[in-house]
Amino acid sequence: MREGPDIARIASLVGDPARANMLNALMGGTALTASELAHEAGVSLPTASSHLGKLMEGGLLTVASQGRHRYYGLAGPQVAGMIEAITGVAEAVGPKRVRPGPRDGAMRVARVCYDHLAGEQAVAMLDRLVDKNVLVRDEQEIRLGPSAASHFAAIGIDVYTKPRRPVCRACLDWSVRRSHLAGTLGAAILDKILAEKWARREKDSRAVIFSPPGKQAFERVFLS
Amino acid sequence: MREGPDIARIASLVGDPARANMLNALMGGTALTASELAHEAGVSLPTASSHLGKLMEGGLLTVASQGRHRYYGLAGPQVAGMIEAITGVAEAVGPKRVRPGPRDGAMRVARVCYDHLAGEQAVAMLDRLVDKNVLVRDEQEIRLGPSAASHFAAIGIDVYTKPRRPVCRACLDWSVRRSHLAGTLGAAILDKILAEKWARREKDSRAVIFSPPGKQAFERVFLS
DNA sequence: CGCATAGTTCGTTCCTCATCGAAGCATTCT
DNA sequence: AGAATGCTTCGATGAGGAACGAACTATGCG
Repeated sequence: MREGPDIARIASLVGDPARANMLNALMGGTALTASELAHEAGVSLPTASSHLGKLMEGGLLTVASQGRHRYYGLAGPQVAGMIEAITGVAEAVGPKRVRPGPRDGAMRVARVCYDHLAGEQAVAMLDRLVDKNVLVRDEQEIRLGPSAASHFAAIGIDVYTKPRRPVCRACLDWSVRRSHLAGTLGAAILDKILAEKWARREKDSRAVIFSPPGKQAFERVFLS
Repeated sequence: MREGPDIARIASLVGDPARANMLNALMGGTALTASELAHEAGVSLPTASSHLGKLMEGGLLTVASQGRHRYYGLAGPQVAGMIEAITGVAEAVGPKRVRPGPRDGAMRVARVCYDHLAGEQAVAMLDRLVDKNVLVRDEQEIRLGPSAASHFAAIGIDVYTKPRRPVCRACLDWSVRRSHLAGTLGAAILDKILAEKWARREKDSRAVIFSPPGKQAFERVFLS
């Protein structure tokens, strides 16, 4: 009967399948319109609107009106982290290993996790960066190694303009069950991958598809 | 309409107030009986039993039968981490700053967070350990400093018998909004505090109450 | 100005699920 | 053995809330 913060309220917001699908879709990091989210969740527009209202009221979402469109996005990294934590538990307890369909396959290889890269490619990249001593891993944590600044500067990423978020953070990959790189550095790397057109976002999915030359370039820079 | 792991299923388990209260109570780290959890959640025994069945089926709880008692506990650190993540969001979005009652006050000072110490005391302790360079903090992450082994050996804690869990982890404190020390080291320190009888667990609460001499001893060892 | 598109609000229907009392097992105490 | 305690199962009740169609508001296009 004790009362801390109202955890049930937040959890029940995520606990509805339609809302969970919406939040999952927004884990892609890009804001989406109400119609897109309705389609994503498989419900009618009015229903979606109602759900979005509740998520807004619960503080999990932000909205930006542009003309007649309303773009909904996750309220912040803390919310994204919560979703990831829940996803991790769901993955761990639910051995629902049923169908690793084609789209699922692409998701396993590389996908967007809020603002950084996840999947096998991302895990391999982190492993390699640790091997090369560019990053240093202490158990579950990651920090910059001595050569980090020069290494990332060479590919146009500045690791020393530090905003409020940590530069590197470990994020547990739900498909590989090992850590990949999150934080501002992880976000910067994903930005570069997309900016260089090494890979493109799969439409309506978190999957990230590398082009053959893009994959080569990525491997040369991060996996060599 | 995409399908990853069934996040809604897990979230909806936490999304019921009665179940949320039970999980919250179990964040104290000690296993509780069905009756205790029923009282904790403010529901009848049959209702509690039903909830416990669902939490078990969802894989969030483990149970140990001892005679006619059944002790329920959290299924593991991953589940505890998820609860903390949800609590963090709930705390952040819910400015329900209403009544910091007496018990709440004690909770802010020191409480148990699954298996380690949280609250103002815990945050102060981590700060001091970082100041003394016993631990090193990189942004949100924590690792052992050079003097860590000898420092903790002197007070009877071995940091080098490493189990599967990380030795030190940062855990965001929902009351202070800054990190405290989790991981096996955090757990070992809480064990010592209770073993030395510097503090006792408040009955039916996560609060940890230091005795006056215990507080002195704690401050001498960890805050000096 | 109309017409089309994007979203929200309203009212209704329907179903899930939380709840409790009573009864049923299991274990321990005397 | 009988009684008491701890917990689960069963059945009935009731409320919250998810869903959609229809109507309403707002923005953009011709």
